[in-house]
Amino acid sequence: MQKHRTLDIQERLRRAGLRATRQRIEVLHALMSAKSPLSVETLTRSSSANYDVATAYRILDAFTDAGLAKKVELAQGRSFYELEGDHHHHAICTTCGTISDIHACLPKGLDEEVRKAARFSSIEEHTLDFFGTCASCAKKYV
Amino acid sequence: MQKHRTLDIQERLRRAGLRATRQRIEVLHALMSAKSPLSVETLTRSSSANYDVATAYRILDAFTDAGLAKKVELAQGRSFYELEGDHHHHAICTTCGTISDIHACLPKGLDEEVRKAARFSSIEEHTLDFFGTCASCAKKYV
DNA sequence: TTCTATGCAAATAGTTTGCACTAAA
DNA sequence: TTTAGTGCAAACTATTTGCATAGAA
Repeated sequence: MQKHRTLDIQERLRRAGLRATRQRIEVLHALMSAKSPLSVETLTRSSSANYDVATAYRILDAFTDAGLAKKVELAQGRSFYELEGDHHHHAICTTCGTISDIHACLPKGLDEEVRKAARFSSIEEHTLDFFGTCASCAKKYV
Repeated sequence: MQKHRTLDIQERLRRAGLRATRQRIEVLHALMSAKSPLSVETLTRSSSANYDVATAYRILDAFTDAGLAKKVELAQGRSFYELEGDHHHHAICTTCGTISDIHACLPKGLDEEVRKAARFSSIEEHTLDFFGTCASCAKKYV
């Protein structure tokens, strides 16, 4: 269960220039253990989590500024967060809401093509999300 | 200014199975005239618009159900809407928030590739958004 | 005339903020 | 000891809902 050692996490926080508080360690541990983006609700409602929602938002903001985490905009009116660093995309089941990480790639050069088309000075990143029905929902509702 | 005739809009509403009220005509006209997704705020604050926000939300919901419009999730805590029908993507300036429609395409077959990777039963759609700095913002902040 | 859509106000839900207190460094 | 982080409660903002009335068909 304890996939990531607390000492490593503390180290990671300090290297990011952040104080290693119990709450931050919990949040970072949760993000590191997650296989897909986590909502603030999921984060704070977890049995092991023991901190205020306001704290969660402040921590996630700090993580985002420090380049540790990243906000994912998928469902309206609810923010999800994931670790920063490993570029990937998402597949969202429109029935149950499950999000899966996808490691498919966009063709090189598309960013540049878009930059020209939009007359942008630069393109820093892109998001690519797929919406459909996951296997288990397809089984349930035939 | 009056790019789309009211009669045509009424007709379009009725064909979608919706009553043609003044408010719906206004909303549909605005969406048809827009070159990029509109926020509810933009829609209701427009000088010509004259209807309640609650009405705007109900209309946009009805339009979405009827397949006339589509909600776009780009910025957290604020919904944008655009006409349904013409598949495209967006380039968002992270400085000024301007959204441009982009008609670049994803390689065929990517949906299917992703469907397999995610073990989904089907992929109905995808969103692809690019974030960067638009030309005019790049000029301003050198 | 009938039934749906709208306006207004009140209710929600997610997120943010002020402030006194706790804890990391 | 100093300074930043946290909890709690109150404040906000976007969105939704209830209900009486207006208006489309």
